[in-house]
Amino acid sequence: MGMLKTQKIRFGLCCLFLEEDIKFKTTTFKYFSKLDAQEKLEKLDMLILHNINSLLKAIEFCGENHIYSFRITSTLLPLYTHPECKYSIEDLPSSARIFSLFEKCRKKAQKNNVRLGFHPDQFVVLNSPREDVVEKSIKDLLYHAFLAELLGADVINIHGGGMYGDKLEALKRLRKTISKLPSKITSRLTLENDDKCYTPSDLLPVCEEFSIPLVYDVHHHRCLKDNLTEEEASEKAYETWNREPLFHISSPKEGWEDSKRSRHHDYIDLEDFPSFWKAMLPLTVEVEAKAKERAVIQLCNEIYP
DNA sequence: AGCGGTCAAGTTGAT
DNA sequence: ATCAACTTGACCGCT
Repeated sequence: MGMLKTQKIRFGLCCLFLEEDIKFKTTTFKYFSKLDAQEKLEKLDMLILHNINSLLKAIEFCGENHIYSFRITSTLLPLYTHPECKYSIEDLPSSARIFSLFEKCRKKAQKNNVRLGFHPDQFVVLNSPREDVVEKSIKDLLYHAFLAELLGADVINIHGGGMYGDKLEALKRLRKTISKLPSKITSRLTLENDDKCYTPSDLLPVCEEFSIPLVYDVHHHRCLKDNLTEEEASEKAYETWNREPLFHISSPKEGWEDSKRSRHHDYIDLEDFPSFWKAMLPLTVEVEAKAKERAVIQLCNEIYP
């Protein structure tokens, strides 16, 4: 006689904490360059040990607070992709301990049912006309794939890129670059509609062609509309997933009329949450809000009182 | 301890 | 022309 398990949306936290004392450290290349070889390795060792211990705490906190998805900061390994700062974890004094902590994080996330993902930053642009930019972007994605493999993360989410005055040409370049990516990347890569260039309608054909899931961001869709309603876009995005779909929610800081409406508010206004998502299960919804874990917990309590 | 200037990288749109 | 915004202020050096 099993109790019927009520299925709920999996709410996700992005990268940082507001009140909880869990922090991630980084450094700057300029400061780092001033150190000698020995100091460099010690500095990286210290930062990375700190960061992976923080990640472990983050996964524990999420599991204990019904936050079943966590986006990991891209600077978990500081300066790892900097062109003039090549290092491997194997070079570090604590490399064995670091690898064992990665494994610990992966197991803890699995045990606590915390889904892990990445959102590489704005410098990853697969459709730039500049070859060097595309090349660096692919290197950055390989770095994320390396981390994702170690941690058991199934999402590396990016935007379509820029338009360069010719959206169709830019989309062609996006297709061309994606077609050349290794499966290490494409097995986790997702595309997200943004607030300035690419709508769900623009990206869905690319997603379908390459079996790349679409992360539907309803806030961005409200900033940059296409021919699809929120329901239609949600359903079409949902169908691109071969695993649990992932959507984004956020509220505008200064209201929908403001020209700066794409800025994020501290919390999610329940009015902004598409209520029909509650029937689209299973589903992960990442909460993009300045109040971080407080905002996720508040939204979860409002949706499932 | 507190605070201001600075930080690798791309692209867009507001001012 | 400059600059904020983007998933996110954090860090260092000076007072």
